[in-house]
Amino acid sequence: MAATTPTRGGSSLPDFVTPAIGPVEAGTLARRFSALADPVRIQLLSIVASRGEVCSCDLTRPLAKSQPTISHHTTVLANAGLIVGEKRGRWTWWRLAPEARAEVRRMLGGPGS
Amino acid sequence: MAATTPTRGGSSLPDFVTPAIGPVEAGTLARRFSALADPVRIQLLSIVASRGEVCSCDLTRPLAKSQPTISHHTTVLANAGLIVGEKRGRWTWWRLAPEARAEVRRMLGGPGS
DNA sequence: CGCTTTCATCGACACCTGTGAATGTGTTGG
DNA sequence: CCAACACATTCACAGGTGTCGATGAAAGCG
Repeated sequence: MAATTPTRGGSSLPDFVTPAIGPVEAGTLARRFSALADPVRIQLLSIVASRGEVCSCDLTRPLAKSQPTISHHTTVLANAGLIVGEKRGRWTWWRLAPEARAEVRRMLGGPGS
Repeated sequence: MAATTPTRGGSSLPDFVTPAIGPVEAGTLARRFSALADPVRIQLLSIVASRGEVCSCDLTRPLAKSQPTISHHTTVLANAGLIVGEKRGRWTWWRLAPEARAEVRRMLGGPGS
C-alpha cells in the first residue's frame, strides 16, 4: 500500500468529510465576498470610509463611472449590509453600516497582503 | 443655501476626491475577494483548513461537484495564493498557503457576522 | 507492456454581472 | 406651476464565470 492513502472507503473516517463550514453558511460568506469582488466597489467603500459620509453625486467623478452604474454599486453594497443610505433633501448620503464598520476597515486597510 | 451641500466645485476640497485606495490596489483586493466569492470554494478552503492536507479526489464527494469543476476551483484558489498544491505520486495534495493561513482562518472562522 | 487511477485541459453551454443610454420618480428652486 | 437636479429603475448588450462531458497526460500497478 502507498505511504499515505487518501480517504477512500477508509474506516477511520466517514465516507465523506464533514465540512467545517456548511453549504448555507458558505453561501452567506460567498455572497458577502461577492460584494467586495469588484474594484469600483472597493474604491467606493474606501471613499465612504475615508470621508465618513458621501452622497452619490460625489462618487461619479472619482470613480469615473456613469450615474446608473454608481447607483447599481451602492445598491449592491447596501444589500450586503456594508453601507447604509439616508435620504436628506434630494441627496442620498452614504456611510458605513455600523455593524460592518470594523470589518470593512479591516478588509480594506488591514493586513490584506 | 442648503444646510450641507455636497462637494461640487467647492474650494475646501479638490475637484475630485482622492480615494484612500487607488485603482491598482483596488483591483488587487477585488481579485482576492473574487476567489472567495463562491460557496464551493469557501467549503473547499474550509475542508483544506480543517484537515490540513487534502487531495483532490477527497473533495469531489463532499462538495458534490464533478472532477473538472473541482480542478477548476483548486486552480482559482491556487492562483489567488490561498492554497498550494504538491504532487506526490499520483495525487495532488492541497494545503493552505503559509502566507495566507492566518488571513484565511480569519476570513472563514473570524467575526464574519 | 497494457490497464487503471488521478488530475488537468478543452469545448460548450447556461447563467450571472458590470456597464451605460433612456426613462421614471421625487425634490428643490425660481 | 415649471424647470433643473439627484437618484432609482428599466432595458439591452458584452464579457466573465460555474458547470460538466469528453479528451489528454502522467503516474502507479499487475
